[in-house]
Amino acid sequence: MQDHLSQTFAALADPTRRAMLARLSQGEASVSDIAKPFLKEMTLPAITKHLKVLEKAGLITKTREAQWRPCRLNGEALKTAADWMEQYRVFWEESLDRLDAYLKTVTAKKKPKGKTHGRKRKK
Amino acid sequence: MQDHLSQTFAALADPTRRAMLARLSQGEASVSDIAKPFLKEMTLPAITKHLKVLEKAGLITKTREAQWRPCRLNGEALKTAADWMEQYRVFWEESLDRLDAYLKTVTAKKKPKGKTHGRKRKK
DNA sequence: TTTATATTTAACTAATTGGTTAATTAACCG
DNA sequence: CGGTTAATTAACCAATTAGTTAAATATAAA
Repeated sequence: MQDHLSQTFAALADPTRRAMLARLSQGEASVSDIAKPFLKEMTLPAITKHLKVLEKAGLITKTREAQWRPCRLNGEALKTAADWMEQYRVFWEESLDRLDAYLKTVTAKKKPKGKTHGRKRKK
Repeated sequence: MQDHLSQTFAALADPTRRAMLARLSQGEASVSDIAKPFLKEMTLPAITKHLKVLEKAGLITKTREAQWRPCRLNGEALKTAADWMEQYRVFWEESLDRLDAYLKTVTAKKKPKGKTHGRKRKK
């Protein structure tokens, strides 16, 4: 995986991993704590791998406590992703203006669909 | 790809596709318009595929205009992802509190690292 | 030292992804 | 019609991903 942002989004593109983050948002948990809800669906090595993906993306940190590996959520990494999204906020908040504009073009053109209406020539 | 949110994050986990969204944030563009900056790095069919990924994730919509396929950004899909992130905002905004708490535990335990300190037994 | 618990690593596999080239479809233009 | 531009589809391939089972490592406890 090339850049950091791609790595973060890729890590988030899996429901198991998002559920793990949700669990960690309630507080620190060991690998087996985190694993418990998923052990009907997958084995422990699969869990380890998911956690590794989250760790490499910087979304969690793993420490050592005897034979346990307590994991914690790391908000910072999520912030980078959130910051990227922020630039598009206007595109989902403008919905009313956009709908308005759209309706205007529709009623204006009426779009008969089989006609030549010579738009957008070459450049 | 299972759920919608995973599909959206997966679509965002690629710098080419994010660049395409950036381009579309400046306004509608045809496939070849969008392709232009990438044609040194990849071929047109690759572009088509990337656009298909974005389209399936609902991030863009493609229409028909003569032999062109104008694409537009669809803010809605980004909103679902942004809404998901929103629940974690507290984890990157609390940084000061968290640092404070962390420093407190560090100074309290002093952590000599070779010692038995019998924490976290079974349950 | 043996045993038990927690977690990881290794080796393998099936499915998906991101790209390619070559051929095909769609729509316009002279 | 025949040619040109725009875009997609098909067939293929290499790399990555998400899972598996079996073996290994780390730490504590008896």
